[in-house]
Amino acid sequence: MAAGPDLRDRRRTRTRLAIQAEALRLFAERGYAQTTIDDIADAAAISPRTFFRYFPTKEDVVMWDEYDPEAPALLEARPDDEPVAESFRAVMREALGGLYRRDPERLLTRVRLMATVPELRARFLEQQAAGIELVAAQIPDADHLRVRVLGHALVGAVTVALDAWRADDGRSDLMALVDRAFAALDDLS
Amino acid sequence: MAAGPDLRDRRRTRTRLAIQAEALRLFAERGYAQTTIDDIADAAAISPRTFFRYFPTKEDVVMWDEYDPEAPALLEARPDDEPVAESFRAVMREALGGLYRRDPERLLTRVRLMATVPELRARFLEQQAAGIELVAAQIPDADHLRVRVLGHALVGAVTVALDAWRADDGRSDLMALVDRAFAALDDLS
Amino acid sequence: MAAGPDLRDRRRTRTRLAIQAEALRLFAERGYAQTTIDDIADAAAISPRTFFRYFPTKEDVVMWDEYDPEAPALLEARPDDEPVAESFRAVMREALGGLYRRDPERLLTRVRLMATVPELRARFLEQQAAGIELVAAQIPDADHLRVRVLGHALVGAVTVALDAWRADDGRSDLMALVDRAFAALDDLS
Amino acid sequence: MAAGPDLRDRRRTRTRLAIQAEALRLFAERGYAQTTIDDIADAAAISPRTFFRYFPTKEDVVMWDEYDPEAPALLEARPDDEPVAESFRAVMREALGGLYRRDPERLLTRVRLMATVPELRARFLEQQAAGIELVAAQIPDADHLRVRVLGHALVGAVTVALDAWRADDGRSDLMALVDRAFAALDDLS
DNA sequence: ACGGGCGGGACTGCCCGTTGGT
DNA sequence: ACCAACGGGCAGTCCCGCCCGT
Repeated sequence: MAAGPDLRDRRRTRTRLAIQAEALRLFAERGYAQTTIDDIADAAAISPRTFFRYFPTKEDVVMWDEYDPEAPALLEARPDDEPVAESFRAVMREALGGLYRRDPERLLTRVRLMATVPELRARFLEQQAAGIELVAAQIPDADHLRVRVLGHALVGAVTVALDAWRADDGRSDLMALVDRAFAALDDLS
Repeated sequence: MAAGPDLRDRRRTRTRLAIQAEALRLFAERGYAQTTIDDIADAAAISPRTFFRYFPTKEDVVMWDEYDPEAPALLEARPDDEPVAESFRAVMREALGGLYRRDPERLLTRVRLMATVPELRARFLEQQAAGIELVAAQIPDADHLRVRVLGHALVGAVTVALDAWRADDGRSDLMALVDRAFAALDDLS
Repeated sequence: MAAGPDLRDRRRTRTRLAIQAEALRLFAERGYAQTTIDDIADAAAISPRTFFRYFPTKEDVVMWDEYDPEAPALLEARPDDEPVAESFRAVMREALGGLYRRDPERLLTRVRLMATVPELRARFLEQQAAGIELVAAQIPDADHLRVRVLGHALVGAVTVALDAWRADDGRSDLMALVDRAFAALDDLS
Repeated sequence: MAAGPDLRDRRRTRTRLAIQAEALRLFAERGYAQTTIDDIADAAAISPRTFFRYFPTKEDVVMWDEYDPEAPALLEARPDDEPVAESFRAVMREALGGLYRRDPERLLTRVRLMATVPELRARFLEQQAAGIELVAAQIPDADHLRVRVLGHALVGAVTVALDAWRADDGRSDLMALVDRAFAALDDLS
């Protein structure tokens, strides 16, 4: 077929976004647990079977965002001589900032769900932890223990910032909160 | 009444321990996903329905330990003038140390499961985060953001220590690893 | 014990009324299916097990009313030479009228539930049918088929009246509706 | 596509019939309550999960018959100038007659269950009532109260006839009983 | 790539029987 | 006798996997 792989991917992304939009709407309206996959499929005019082709689980429809897979690339783009902690902070600011600027409402809805629904909160933290491993793996012959402790502290700061933003119903500036949280890390002792 | 609430509670705890023992055995033998609730119920000689009276979900049979509810009491027992971070470290050392000394094998099995099975890993992290909130709530008029960032960093350290211990198949000394992780935090900057 | 059977019965009736009151309140607030027996027991400050001592099933808490067992007595009290249909209408007017005057709100709530929740609607109709059998059994050497057809027509009329009353949110006069429904039966052909 | 919707429907109907046959056999052998869904699924060589795809509840396996959805069509087919009561009687005779001729044994088993098992009796009456509403809805600008009273009387007559037929163990002629019951209605006054 | 059919496992709610305590 | 807690059994729902046909 003529359609290149990029084009196909783009199409898939569009569909995913459409499904996610319907799902988030329903979740906000009547709650996560009260919304079944069938409901979502109906709203998105697809078959339940197809839902699972785009999202492996119900949870993933909340977790997923379209810039997720770009994080590793962002990390590689940082100068080699930058301290690890610095690269890390920069990447997180970029990724989060992108989502924030593009559609703060959607981000807030997702963050709300991740804060409220236990399974989603759990998945969120798990994803954060996975990010740490990803980074730790890229730093050869380092004190693994040290790098990971650092990583946890950093993603922990982001988590705290997101929670504060959500508790405020998204009225405050997310990026400012992130910066304040990072700063708190510096004078931890 | 003759059967005080303590007595009843103790009985329930014994039953819970018995069910957990069978479940952990089966999980180790054939894997978490490959073991059904019915299998566990059979092995523990109870009805599947009764399983859910003791553990709300299949995950909880791994998460639960009998000293879980004691953590808040431990925290209260610390001297008032001790710095938060210090109390925190002490409590975690005590709680973990208790489980470690009492039954290192069981702890290792549980940690292994929590590291391997995604849903359990997620639950583990979620539980850690809940602990932070619990602590943060006990510290009035503080910079909430700061306290939470600190909390995340501390439990992150414990997580890293447990991971290292497990990666080593429990051969190294868990408490030493915890101390090293805490130390790494101190010269984070 | 000194307490005569009447006294005990009275006590049981009071308890039943108290439980029913809490249950109806909860049903109205959050719906029948969304209210569990445990919820009702909590609200009524009894154990779930005790609930079942007073009401055999969850449905019965809606079905029951305190004058239920008096219907046969009312029927016996009618003059012997009165036509069956006439006795029947009189008894139904008396029984319904009693409930209506004593607590129209409660009656409306119950009727609403019986109209809305399929299982309750079914139970309601079943109860009606049981009434017919009760009557039919009291009329010896009659054409059973005829008596029963008559009975169904009569209770059908009451059902229709109750439905109309409920559809009107209890604003119209129930007894007038009952009379209109009975009248409709007379010129059925 | 090759498999038209009709074809699929037909297939589903065949499966439903097969499941129902096994279920009715088991119910007759050992009783309704004593037969579990698992028993039925085993007998029909399907999974319990699949049972619920064909029948929403255990009760429905008794209630359902393959000509159920055709009733509205039958009603529409009656001449417009026919009196309501007459159309009604004709449709009921047709529908019941069809089931009766096609498989009187099955009908008898079902009727027996509906008469004996309270939940099924209740469902039966509920279904009758739903039929009335369906008819009442088709008759515009009529005295709704009147139409419904009439409807109840008519379906009541059918109920009585079915009961008599069953009490007789299906030896008498069902259609004759139905006619007698309808006749009883005519000289009700 | 989409849809449908089917299976399986987790989990919940109703309801009942039993035991043990007042 | 009354009642509370405990345990068991079954119906029913939802998520999610697999296979097949288009």
